[in-house]
Amino acid sequence: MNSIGVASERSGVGIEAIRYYEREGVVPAADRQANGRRVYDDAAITRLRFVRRCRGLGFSINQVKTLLSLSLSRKENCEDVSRIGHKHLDEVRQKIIDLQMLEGALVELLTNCEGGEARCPLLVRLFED
Amino acid sequence: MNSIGVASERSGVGIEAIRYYEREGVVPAADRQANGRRVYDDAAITRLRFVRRCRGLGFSINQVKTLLSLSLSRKENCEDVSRIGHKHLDEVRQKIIDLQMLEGALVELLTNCEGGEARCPLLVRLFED
DNA sequence: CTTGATCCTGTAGTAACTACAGGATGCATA
DNA sequence: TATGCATCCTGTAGTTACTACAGGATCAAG
Repeated sequence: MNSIGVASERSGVGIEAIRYYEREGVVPAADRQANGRRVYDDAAITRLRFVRRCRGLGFSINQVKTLLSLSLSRKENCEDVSRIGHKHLDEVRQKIIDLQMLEGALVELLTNCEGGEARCPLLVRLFED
Repeated sequence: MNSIGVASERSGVGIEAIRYYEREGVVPAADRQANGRRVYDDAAITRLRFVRRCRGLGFSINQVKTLLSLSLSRKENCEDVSRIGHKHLDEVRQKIIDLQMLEGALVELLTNCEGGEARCPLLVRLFED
């Protein structure tokens, strides 16, 4: 079992952010030792890492909550899971497309740049109509 | 030339966010008509769209500023552009990897779910050590 | 038994918007 | 030409998602 400091280090989520996620119900409240200190097992740390990754990919806290709840749903609300899951899948795929365009543009920029060319492709051109 | 309302609609950036980006120097101040109203050309709208996409991909306002400035740099600071560009390229590629993992997990979740299986793969397992 | 690191709660500050309020201006329509 | 409704302006206040203390308890090494 890990202290909040170790959980922070291993998940990449700041200590204060971990406590914030607990307050906001993004993750379940951590168990406490007799002295009142929080303890985290590997699953809890993985969950924190999941939250961090999702936030870094531009999902809101509410979306992360939804994603976390998706796999906890039971058979009964499978239709809901399907509908919500597909919506998020669409969004994930659009983000991948956007990132791949950005990747391509950055590669071109760096190739030109390192080839000694003064003219750089404008990144903003990326998202023309 | 477009009004701020049209620019908002075409870029997907809210009117108040557009004015906020101007105040913060994320985008250059828009030209004004004689009556004081802002006007936006296609390039300005594309730039706003670029900001929105990047923000949606989890980049901070400062990172977006940096990305916008990358292609405006001159030959002299090509080394800087290269260094900064590579750092961002790494981050873009990591985000793509994360999103592809999330995509795969969502597809699996939905396949099981729609196949009538009660057991759903845990999305949080995604980011185990 | 001290001392420095780590934890606790609680509050205040910051980043990036978002939502008014109050007033001017534009533009279609009677 | 009048009117009325949409859109714009500036400015301030509120929200989300943290981040940074303050002040105090607790742990663990020496």
